[in-house]
Amino acid sequence: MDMTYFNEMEAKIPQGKVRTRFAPSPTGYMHVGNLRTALYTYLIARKAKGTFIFRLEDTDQSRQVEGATEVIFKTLAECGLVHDEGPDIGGPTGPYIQTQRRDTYAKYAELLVERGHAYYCFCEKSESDEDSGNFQRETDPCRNLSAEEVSANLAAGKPYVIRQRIPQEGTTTFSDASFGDITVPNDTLDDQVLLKRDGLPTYNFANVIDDHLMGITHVVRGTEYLSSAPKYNLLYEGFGWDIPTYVHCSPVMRDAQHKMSKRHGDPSYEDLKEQGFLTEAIINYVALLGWSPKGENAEKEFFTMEELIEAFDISGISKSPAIFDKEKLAYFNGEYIKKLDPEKFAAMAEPYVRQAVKNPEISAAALAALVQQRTTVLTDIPEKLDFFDELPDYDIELYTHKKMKTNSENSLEALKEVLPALENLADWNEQSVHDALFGVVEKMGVKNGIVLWPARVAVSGKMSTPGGAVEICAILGKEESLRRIRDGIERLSR
RNA sequence: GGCCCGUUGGUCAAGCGGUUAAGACACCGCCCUUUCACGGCGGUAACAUGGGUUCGAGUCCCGUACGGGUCACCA
Repeated sequence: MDMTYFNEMEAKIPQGKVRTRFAPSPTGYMHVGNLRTALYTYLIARKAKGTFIFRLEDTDQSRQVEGATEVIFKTLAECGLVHDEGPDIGGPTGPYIQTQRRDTYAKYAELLVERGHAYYCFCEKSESDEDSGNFQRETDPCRNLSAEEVSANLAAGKPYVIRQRIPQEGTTTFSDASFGDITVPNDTLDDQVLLKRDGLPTYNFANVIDDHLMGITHVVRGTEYLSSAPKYNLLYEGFGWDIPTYVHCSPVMRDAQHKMSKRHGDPSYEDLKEQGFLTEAIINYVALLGWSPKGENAEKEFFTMEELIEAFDISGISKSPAIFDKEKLAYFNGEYIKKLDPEKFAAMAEPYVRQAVKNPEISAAALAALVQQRTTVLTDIPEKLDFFDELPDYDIELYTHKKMKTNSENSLEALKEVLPALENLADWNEQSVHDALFGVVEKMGVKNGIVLWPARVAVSGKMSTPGGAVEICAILGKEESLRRIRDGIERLSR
């Protein structure tokens, strides 16, 4: 066999650097598990000052999903998981789309046949799925075809697949960075198809070829591939190649027995964004879902991407599945929002603020300031502010508050004092309103709540609001505030 | 069913032969407070199970149970 092609391919493989790859198939969306895998893959590369590669695994022609690739790219970009090589930017080991590497796989499959670790199989493809699962290598007529028979079949143009020739006896051991050594009996492995009838490789084969030719040093993937890993080893050994480090990650679960899935409506990255979660919070939460930092970072909760790169270590990856907990994500989100620069938050919150408050007289920034410390997800914002545009039709029961020691009688009294105090204000701002209201408190010689609770209820018509009477009045403006207080007095007087 | 993997509070998890078994979310209580939040303090709550090994086991070994993965010309 002429080896020049293979020698040329081998010569292109970068040496001596950590190289990892994220290799999705364009069949779905970026669910949280995918995102986590991509993140870990990225972190391993960056931590080692290595290279992060994007490869598209599109060998299943029947399962392509329109637009899936774009969603994946967009998600990675937004999350800051920028790749150094990939279909969009090229690189030394391209192409990075598997359907564009078709010839390579076929050549390597033939090489493996030549080396005795694979064989042509001319068996008819079974129509029913049940049958295709029943392949028995002991009885497969093609496994031991003579070279002459193979050539004859090939010459006759008989369709074929190429299958891996797995030893019938003995065991195979492979090593995983988080699961350790795993040994399996060879007779439980099957002669998997390497090259399909359509000439395209199967996932398992394409992976091995590409990972090798792209110089991948750490293969990060889900545990659903754990049981095919021994076959990978046999493939690497068959070619005489170095075996990369495997890092298998347990799945992100929806509940104790189900993986997150689109089918069950579990959120993708984009869905989470839509639900009001911040990218940084999502990344931070996802990083900690199935991985925990060690050493000085052991109790650290909040990580920037840079800090993650610094702290990440394969040994901290958990072996057991982790259930996705949106409540905890919400906690992270809230913390990120609280720490946000107020201007940044105002910009981010504006669309949500404006969903509830259309009145252009009211400053969106002021409202944003009111809710920033009380927001966990952006989508909570509108319902917190809905009373600004219009006073809800509330029940005077709201004026009765046990802890504040208020009831409809003393509330009415208080409001009757509040009204003139505010009417007389020349300047209308937080400070002046504050002074006026506390002036009433002093004048009446009561506890703050006796005045401030009814005032807040009157101007908001709600049981609870972001901010108190002072903040709300300041934003509402004099005219509207007074109108609402008169309205309150009227309600209480009926 | 065969093979493989996993199992610490409701959830995420630390722990890698000797600990009062961390921490976080959630939950509960108290404090702060003009509401709700925020913040502070405190609390409830866990080593699946049975055998070994050992002076000593959440940590090591074996079995069992439960859960998951895989056994495709899908990835």
